[in-house]
Amino acid sequence: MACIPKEAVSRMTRLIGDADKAECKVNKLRSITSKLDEKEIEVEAEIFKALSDPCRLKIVSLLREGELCVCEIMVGVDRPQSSTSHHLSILKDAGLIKERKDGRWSRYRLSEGAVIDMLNLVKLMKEAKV
Amino acid sequence: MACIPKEAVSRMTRLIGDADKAECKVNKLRSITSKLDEKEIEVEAEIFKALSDPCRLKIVSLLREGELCVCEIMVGVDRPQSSTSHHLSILKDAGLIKERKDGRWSRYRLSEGAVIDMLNLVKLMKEAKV
DNA sequence: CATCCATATCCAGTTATTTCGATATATAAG
DNA sequence: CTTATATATCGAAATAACTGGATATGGATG
Repeated sequence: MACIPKEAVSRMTRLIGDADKAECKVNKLRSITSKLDEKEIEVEAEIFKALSDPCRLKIVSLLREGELCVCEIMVGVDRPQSSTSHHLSILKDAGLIKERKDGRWSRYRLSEGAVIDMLNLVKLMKEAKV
Repeated sequence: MACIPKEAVSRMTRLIGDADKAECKVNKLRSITSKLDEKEIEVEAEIFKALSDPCRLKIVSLLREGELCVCEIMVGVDRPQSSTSHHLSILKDAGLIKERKDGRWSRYRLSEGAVIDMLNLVKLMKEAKV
């Protein structure tokens, strides 16, 4: 336990008024998060993190036009080579783009799976339907 | 210019073979990113960043069940109060959740706009359709 | 095999993020 | 108005991420 759950549970009892109902709610809340697959969540977080940088979002926009090699992407995002390469590797590690070696050139394209992954992630939020 | 574009452009000329075609491609690539709204991209990046943390993804899962107050979320994610509160403020700043003050309690829920925003962001990737 | 070149990787400096205890704020209740 | 309580904010330490120059790698070319 990372927090002091006793403290939080007593707050919940005050909030709800009834100790039994509070206990029940505690169990319910914990069952929600304990059912989540920790590994899965980390993969999802990694995908979102890959998209959490302006430069990388620009790269994704560029790749919507089709396959491009690093020197072309450098021009598009106006960044030095090492920086561009670094961002590409983050997108690749997250599975959002694919690399194809072509002689001394590396050509990158959006990965087909990326779209599906993103839609799956967002489906969760859509179902929440506030 | 952040990079040395002359270097990248000469690489592109070698890649493409024809100097005029390379020049044309440079212009095309630059027009793609220059058409992007810098502010808009930062907002998108902020939304993705808000979702790039396992604890915050758990909070989103919890809130799919409906409105919860901080002490309940603490229990759900098993984190101390200050940490939970901090993550909630990041999600709130990104517009993904809404806060409602209720006496000394703060109740949080998923924001309706969040789903739409996420779908818009993902639409871009979907259109890429590799 | 020597050289050139495109890209990846390394490294160091800087900045941002996470974490959690301590404190501040604000509401409620006595 | 004093106390208790729920949450936000602060502060400082630890960790992670970004940046860009320098170097390594590996393919191409002569």
